[in-house]
Amino acid sequence: MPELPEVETVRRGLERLIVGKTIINVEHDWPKSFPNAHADVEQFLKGASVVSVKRRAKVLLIELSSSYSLVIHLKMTGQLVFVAEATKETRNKKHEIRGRAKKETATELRFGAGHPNDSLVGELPDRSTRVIFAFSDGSRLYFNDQRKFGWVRLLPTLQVPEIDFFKKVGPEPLADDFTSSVFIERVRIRANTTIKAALLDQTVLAGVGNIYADESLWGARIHPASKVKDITDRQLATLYSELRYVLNLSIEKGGSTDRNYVNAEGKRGSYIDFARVFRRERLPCPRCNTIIEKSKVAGRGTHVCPTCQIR
DNA sequence: CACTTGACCTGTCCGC
DNA sequence: TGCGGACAGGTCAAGT
Repeated sequence: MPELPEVETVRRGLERLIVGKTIINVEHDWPKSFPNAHADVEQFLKGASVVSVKRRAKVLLIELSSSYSLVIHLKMTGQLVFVAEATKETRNKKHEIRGRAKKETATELRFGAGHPNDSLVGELPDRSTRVIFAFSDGSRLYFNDQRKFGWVRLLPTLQVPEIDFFKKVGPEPLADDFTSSVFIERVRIRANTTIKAALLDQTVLAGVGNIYADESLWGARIHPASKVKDITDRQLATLYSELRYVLNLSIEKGGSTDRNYVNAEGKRGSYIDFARVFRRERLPCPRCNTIIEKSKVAGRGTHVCPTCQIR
């Protein structure tokens, strides 16, 4: 789920909440979520403190004092939620649940019982919790991921730029030097595909996903299924402005919560309330009142105003 | 090579 | 109420 604005929102929250804290322990239930958790964890994670929290594309980089970094991708359903400390009430409730002869899930066995009525941001850990980082002051950072697509890796900070994804990922669309002409040049790398596929291609540019592809294309009145080679430079220049507009607006609104996304404090973002086409199928286009249609482009659910957005 | 499609997972919703 | 199928914000590997 999380695209650039959501990951940036989490980054800003974590920067405020965990920089300077010391990690004293880590628990993880699903090997794929934290594939290289072994000897390095003992030596370079436990006892290390958080130096900075950065973002590149949709990836979070938590730099540690040990010269290692935690590299985290939330993929579709990942969350990073900081909890200052377990309340007395929480501990009692957990004890109560554990005390009963309640059927426990595998996660509950590993992490201790979660609350049975967890809402979007309920008591943690819950059954989607994959990794727990414990800090020396009693606070914790939970990596939750319902679909298990996301991952956390511990790497030497100097090796981070060498991972395959970073070697081929495109430029940051909100960087000062990402001009309209750079955008046009990048998008035209994929001349023979659809504009939506080009925007979603992380090697073309970084951080755009399904929401902001649809929203920016609506803003620029370009049909997502249009071939890049059939789109004029003038149209692409408009798309550039619209893309930067929706990304900045969404960061201002704390991102989009369509299903699972929450920020570092477990709170929803509100961009979806400002969306013009995304998830608005069968509703009127805010520009021309035509009913918005949903179809499939580039293998993804795609929202279009059939009047404003001509192929 | 350029581009498209499935797979990775769990959960939810919708129609029968 | 149950059950099968489609679908969900991302990225790879495998296919055409």
